Amino acid sequence: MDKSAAVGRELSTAVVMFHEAVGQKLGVSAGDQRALTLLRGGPLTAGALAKEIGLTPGAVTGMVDRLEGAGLVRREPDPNDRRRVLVTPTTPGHNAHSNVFTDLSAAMAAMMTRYSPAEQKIISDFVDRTVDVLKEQTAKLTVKK
Amino acid sequence: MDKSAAVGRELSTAVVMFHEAVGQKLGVSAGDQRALTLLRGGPLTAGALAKEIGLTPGAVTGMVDRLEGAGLVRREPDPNDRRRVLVTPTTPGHNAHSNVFTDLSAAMAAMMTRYSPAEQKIISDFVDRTVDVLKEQTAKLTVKK
DNA sequence: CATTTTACTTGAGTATACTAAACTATCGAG
DNA sequence: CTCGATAGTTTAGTATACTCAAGTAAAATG
Repeated sequence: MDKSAAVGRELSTAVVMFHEAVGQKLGVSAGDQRALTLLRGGPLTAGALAKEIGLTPGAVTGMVDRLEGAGLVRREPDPNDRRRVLVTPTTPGHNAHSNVFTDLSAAMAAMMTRYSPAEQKIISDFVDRTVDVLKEQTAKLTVKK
Repeated sequence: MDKSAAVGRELSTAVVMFHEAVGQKLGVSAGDQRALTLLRGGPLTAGALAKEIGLTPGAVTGMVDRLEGAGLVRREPDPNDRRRVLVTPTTPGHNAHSNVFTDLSAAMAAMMTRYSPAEQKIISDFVDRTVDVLKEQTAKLTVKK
């Protein structure tokens, strides 16, 4: 049965296309979006960001400049270490990037009302497992380089 | 309830990270991957590819050069019109890009065995609807520019 | 304190992928 | 068969985002 494979490809294509559209709309490159995604977990120092993304510190400075210029993040001093710069996403209310994803979330939530609580539980379980599989496969790719 | 939102973001992040890992592993840029994705539907002429991706013909020539160099596509003459070049993905057996997605599909299929046929039906339905939502949101973004 | 290390920025040089426009080959219409 | 239109390539110029190395400021070490 190859149906699940086809469906999976369709889903991943749709997700990637959505991200591309978001990036184009906001004038933010794919790489910059990756940084935004990481920052959704909370503020990071410029150095931590560099390590996560695999760029040199100099490149990160430029990237944060761009994101700051687009109003998507702020630079804030680290109160505990004045050498550091904390890169923090701007508040959701003023952050177009978050807003786009909020729209998506709303549409998804509306769609989910079609399902009974029991069905929603199955779906949620499935999504969790899918995320695990994707992370696993991603790890396999990055390690085996 | 914001659970579905968080779950959706996690899923989209996981998908995007996977694609990035694939690209890095194969030495193929995100844009080039988009072309590969389009070509999974079958061969396209260079011009059609240009229109789909929104690039100039010259840019597509370079892109196809790269993909051909990586062994992911072939240029073939169109028998009906010798001006045209059909860009065709190489056979799955020799196509590392497809293989990566095959691995993912296999893992997904294995994971799906956890669910009963009835549950699988619900999940499949959900994925279909999710794809629709994503396409809808993508369209909204690209139009409203 | 003086010295070394760490965090980030700056600036010069470079690689990549794009556009625009000229060029070649082929097709289709009159 | 000739002429304009179409498909793709080529070339020159450009924008972008990167690396590497030097520079500045602050913290940690001894």
